[in-house]
Amino acid sequence: MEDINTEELNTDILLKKKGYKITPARTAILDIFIKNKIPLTAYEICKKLDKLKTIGDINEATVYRTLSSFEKGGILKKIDLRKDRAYFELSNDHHHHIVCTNCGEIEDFKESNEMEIILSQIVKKSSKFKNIKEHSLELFGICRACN
Amino acid sequence: MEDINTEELNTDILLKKKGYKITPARTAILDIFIKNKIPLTAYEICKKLDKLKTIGDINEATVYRTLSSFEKGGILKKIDLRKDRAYFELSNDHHHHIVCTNCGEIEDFKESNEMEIILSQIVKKSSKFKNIKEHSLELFGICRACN
DNA sequence: TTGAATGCAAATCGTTTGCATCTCA
DNA sequence: TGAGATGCAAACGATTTGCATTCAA
Repeated sequence: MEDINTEELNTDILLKKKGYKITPARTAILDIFIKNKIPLTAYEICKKLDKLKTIGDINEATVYRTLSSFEKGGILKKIDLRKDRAYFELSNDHHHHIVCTNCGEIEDFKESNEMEIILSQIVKKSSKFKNIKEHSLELFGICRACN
Repeated sequence: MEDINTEELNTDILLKKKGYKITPARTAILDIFIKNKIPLTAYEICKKLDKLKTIGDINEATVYRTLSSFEKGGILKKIDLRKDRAYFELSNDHHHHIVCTNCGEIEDFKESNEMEIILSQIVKKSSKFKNIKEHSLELFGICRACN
């Protein structure tokens, strides 16, 4: 999968690069992810789209379709934060999350280099897999503010 | 949380120990988890219950309520395997999973000891959390059989 | 021009809930 | 006996889908 550098690319160039038709919905949704560096749900995207005066209403179904299409195209990553909805974030910056099970606060963290070694050891011991493509790693606890 | 040794305990003793009323539904559901050492969905539990001649029909709502109650009581753990349903397994044996994104095959693995060190380093760097309670770690790839 | 993208409304599906009834302790 | 457990059906809520219309290329 090609590298995505969302810092330098604008939305339309990125979309074109990935082979997407450029539409107002796609541009706006991608833009939201680039500007908000936090995991977002379909619902949150909808709310943010509603507030944008620069764009007409975008249907919820379109948001879902776009998120899923972006995920398939490798632009977004779906993550499970043990909440009732699916969260998405840009897939360019590999990191994981610590989630407060009380208030929902989310903090990012970078994986240490040893993690790669640990994962490769796990796979080496596996009988059914000879390699892996992805992994989830999310931490859960009560944040300082809630404690 | 108290240790659960499902190898030595029978279902009713375990239930009593945890303060649950002993009912046919609870006994049967817990028994299924003890006998099937794999993650199971509510739907799969229902199917297995249907096949049991030793017990009358148990309603789907009861299964959901029981799973959620067992989770709250620390008997079961809910896990996310990036499928459309929630999976549950006994919480006594700490391990994680490698999931084939093609056929759904699941392999367990034990976490290495270094993982604990890595996690504590992550928390040490955190500004919002001073400790964590749980973490998810699931690996995803294509298994040998699908490759 | 044309296949893909969108809007709208209805459908889907896992899960939850209200309420009457039953059952374990 | 009484609080908690269950069955049943309806509700719920996130997500998906069919279809007619619109639009980017």
